Amino acid sequence: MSLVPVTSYIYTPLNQLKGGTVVNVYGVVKFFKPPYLSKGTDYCSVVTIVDQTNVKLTCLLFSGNYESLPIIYKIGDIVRFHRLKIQVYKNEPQGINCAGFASLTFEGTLGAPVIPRTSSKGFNFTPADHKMVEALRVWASTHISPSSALVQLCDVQPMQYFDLTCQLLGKAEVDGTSFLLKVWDGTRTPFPSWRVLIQDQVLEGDPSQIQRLQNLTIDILVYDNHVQVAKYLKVGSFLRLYSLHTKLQSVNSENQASVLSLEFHLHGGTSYGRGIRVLSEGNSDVDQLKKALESADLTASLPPEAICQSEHEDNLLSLSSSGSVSLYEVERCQQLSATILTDHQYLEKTPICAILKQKAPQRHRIRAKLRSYKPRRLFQSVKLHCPKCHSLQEVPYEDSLHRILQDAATNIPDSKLQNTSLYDSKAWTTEDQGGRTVVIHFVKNNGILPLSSECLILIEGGTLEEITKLSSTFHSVIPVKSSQEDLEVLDLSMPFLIQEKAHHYGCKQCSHLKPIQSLSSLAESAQRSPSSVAEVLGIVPLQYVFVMTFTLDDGTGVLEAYLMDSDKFFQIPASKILADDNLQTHMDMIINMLCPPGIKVDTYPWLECFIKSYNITNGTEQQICYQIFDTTVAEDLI
DNA sequence: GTTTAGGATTCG
Repeated sequence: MSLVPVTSYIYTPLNQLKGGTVVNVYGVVKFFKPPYLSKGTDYCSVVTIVDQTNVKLTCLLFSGNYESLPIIYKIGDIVRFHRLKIQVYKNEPQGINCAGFASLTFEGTLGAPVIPRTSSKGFNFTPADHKMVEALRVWASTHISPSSALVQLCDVQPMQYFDLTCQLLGKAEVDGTSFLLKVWDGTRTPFPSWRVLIQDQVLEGDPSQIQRLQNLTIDILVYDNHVQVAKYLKVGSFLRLYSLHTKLQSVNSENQASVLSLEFHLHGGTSYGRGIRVLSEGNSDVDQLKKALESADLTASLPPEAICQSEHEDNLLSLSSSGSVSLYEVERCQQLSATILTDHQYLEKTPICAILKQKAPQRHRIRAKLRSYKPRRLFQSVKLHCPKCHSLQEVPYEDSLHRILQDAATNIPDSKLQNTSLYDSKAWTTEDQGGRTVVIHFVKNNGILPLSSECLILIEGGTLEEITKLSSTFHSVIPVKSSQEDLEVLDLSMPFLIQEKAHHYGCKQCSHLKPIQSLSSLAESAQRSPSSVAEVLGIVPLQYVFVMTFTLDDGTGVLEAYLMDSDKFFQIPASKILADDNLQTHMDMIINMLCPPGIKVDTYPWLECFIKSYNITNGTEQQICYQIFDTTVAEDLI
């Protein structure tokens, strides 16, 4: 007598689905919402699967019976759906369960035992099914991003969404819209958990156990639709909480010191699969959890000690001595920063909330997100800075340059100042512009005129257009006017030197102008260097800088820090950007990367910054300000 | 017998 399969099931690849059919499919879970009570009469679970055809299918599964929905624990699990109806929604195939729907779920890990999870009684499972599961595991291992490794409490950081596998130690009703869960996973958070205030008598669970494990226990508040689920959870059960949200808070304790604590929220709704699921025994993640609970470092249950940043900056590090991983160690291994420090890498990071409580001057290393920046327009952020008197001024508009040159053109060029040992001169008189005279003086090297591309010229009576044009032919242009004894540079509201498109300005306050003949003391090579020209002419050159205010947020607090940078931070010279469209585009790309428009702050990249604090006095008010320095945009981002 | 939801973080 031989056994013959009762039915032979045909499985339709996900790229061959047709609306209006009922099919059997296999797939790897790419997304899922654990079963939750819908607004109708049933439980609902949304499951998106993908197979070797790389085609996705989102399935809507409803059932009045919670157990009959697929028992999916995590992304990467493999499912088999029987009798799934295919319909078309928004021009895409969509799966929905129909009469007779049944499912099997398997772990997606390569090499794990192939044991189906299901509530179906007499399900059919053949060697062909076994092969199917293994084939999908192999395919998924190279085509699906590996199901995020188990995040333990010692790994969590502020401002994070993650799935937590844990054991329930206690629960308590807080109010109508929120419910408290006390859980542990055997590891210790890098910051102490917040403690949610409840009335003692409403806490369900073993008080002595909760007391004994208090430093390994976290408080989670679940809201709205999750309250009902939480109410019926059994203390001692193993849970997975999906899309749990962390927030680091600074709270003032009785002695006014700032205390950091980590909050855990399971917000209302089911977005991103937010929800709670009880894990069954025999699940490999439960086995792993049990091991962690057994080997938990109970000696880490030291007397409750809050971490006081304002008093002991080093206290954060004391956590690592307890055997759990410090926040810093965790972060170091996590995503790279969009900026890097050019020095001081040895310095430990300080949370912003702690920095805000400290006196100035200080230096700190922070890791934060660029919530916003000012000014929003690039050209508004470029300023001229005097390294001597530290004054900042606006870059003059072209209009004002026109006006200065127009004024200067009314000055009659003195023919006595033409053709000297320093330069050869050539004069023109315009016919149609009221007899304006333009004189160009070609500066010689050792009595010889250099090639035009290497030649410094002086110009009298030129317009901005003419100067701009000449600057593309000649190496450098100095606008001048005739004076009593010698030629002299114009008002320092005008660039003292123009090289191609670069305008070099001098500080009006710090410069003590010298006659143009002083250029004769310049060596040939120094003749074309702006700093050398400035020096012999008694000019203190101004530096182009980006001046911006960054609003930095690390989840513990928000800090406004100035950036004043010539070329180090963005690795773009502020001196060239106003005249270079490509650099402007590049700059926009960098700033949009650091502070991406249209997405949530949580998804912004991290910025590792070095900041210094300093005091400023405004009348009688003293204020602490912060400035970014020794920080640069990471090489691979530029 | 029909509806639920139709992935796309809260704002406590």
